[in-house]
Amino acid sequence: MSIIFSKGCEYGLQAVLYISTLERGRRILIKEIAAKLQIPVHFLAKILQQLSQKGILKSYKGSKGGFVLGRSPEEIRLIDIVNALDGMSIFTECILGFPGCSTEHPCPVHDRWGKIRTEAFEMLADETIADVKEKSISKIASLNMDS
Amino acid sequence: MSIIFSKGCEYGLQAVLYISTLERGRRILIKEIAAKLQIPVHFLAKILQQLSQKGILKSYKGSKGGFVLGRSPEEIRLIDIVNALDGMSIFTECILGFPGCSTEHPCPVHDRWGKIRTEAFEMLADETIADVKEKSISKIASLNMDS
DNA sequence: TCGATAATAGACTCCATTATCCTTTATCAA
DNA sequence: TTGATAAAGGATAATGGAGTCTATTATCGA
Repeated sequence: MSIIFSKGCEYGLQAVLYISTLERGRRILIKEIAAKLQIPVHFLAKILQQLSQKGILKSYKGSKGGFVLGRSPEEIRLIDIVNALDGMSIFTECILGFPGCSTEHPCPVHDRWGKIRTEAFEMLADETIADVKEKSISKIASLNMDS
Repeated sequence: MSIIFSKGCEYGLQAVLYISTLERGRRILIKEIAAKLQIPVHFLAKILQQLSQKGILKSYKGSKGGFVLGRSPEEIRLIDIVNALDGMSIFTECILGFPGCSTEHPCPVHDRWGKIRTEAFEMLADETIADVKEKSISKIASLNMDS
C-alpha cells in the first residue's frame, strides 16, 4: 500500500523528476522511463498522457517522438504534479476519517494534524523540480546499481 | 480515497475514541458503535476483533457482552491503534515511492519529508486517548446532529 | 439445562485501483 | 507517398482493499 499518494501519482512524480535530469529538450520514450524506473510501461503511458494534458509534459508522436517538460523546470512545482494526478483532497480530508471535520467541529487531532498537513503542502508547493534537480540526479543514478 | 490510514484504521481509531468517551467499564455493542459512527457493522466487527487480539480493547461474548477498553486510557496511544491495524510502514516507506530510499540514497525530498513524518509520528505517539477525551466527546456529539 | 445474545472466525462478494492489450492517430524519414 | 515509429485512447483484465454473510463459540439469565 502506498502512503498519501496513489501509485500513479508516485510514478508520475518519479517520471517528471527523471525527465528533469535529462539535457533540456531531449525527447525520451515511455519505455525508456519505464525501464529506468521499473514501472509498467502501459500504466506509465496513461500517467504521462494526463501530465501532457495538464501541460506539465509535452509529447511528440512518431519517430523521434517522446516526452519533454511542458515548461521550464523552475515553473513545475511538485504540488502541480500531485494536483494533476491525485487532486487536492489529501489536504482537506480528516486524517481520522471523521465526517464534517472543520474548525467548528474539529476532530481530536484537528489542530496538530492541520499544522503537519500544511507543512507537507508547503514542501510540495515550494519545491520545484529545478530545486531538486541535483538530488534527483543522484537518486536516479543509485537506482539500477544492483539490478 | 483515504489519506495515510486505511479505511479500517480510520474506523478503528474512531471506534476506540468513541469507547473512550463512555463511562469506564460500560460494555458497548458493535452495532451501537457502528450506528453512531455510520460504519458497516460487519466490517467494524473485524476491526474490533483485531484490536481485542492486540489488547487495546477487551471483548465479552453473550448477553451483557460488548467491548471495553483493554487498558486504561492513559496507556492507549493513537500510534498503538495505528500500529495494530496498519502497521508501521507509513513511517518507513518513501513518499515518492522510490525503492531503496535511505540516508545513503535519499529521494529528492527525503530530509524534508522525514521531518514531517517524524512530527506525525510524534503526534500519534504522545497523544493518548485520555489526552483527547474532551475533544472526542465534542466531536462525537457533533456527529448525528443533522441525520 | 436451555434459549437468547453477542463476539469470533472464515469464506465470500464487490469495487476501485492498478495493470495490460490493441487499435487509431500523428510524425518523421526515406 | 509510404513504412516505421511512438503517443493517444479505449476496452479489458487482475489485484487488493472494503464490505457482506453465515456458522460457530462463549456467556448470561431464566
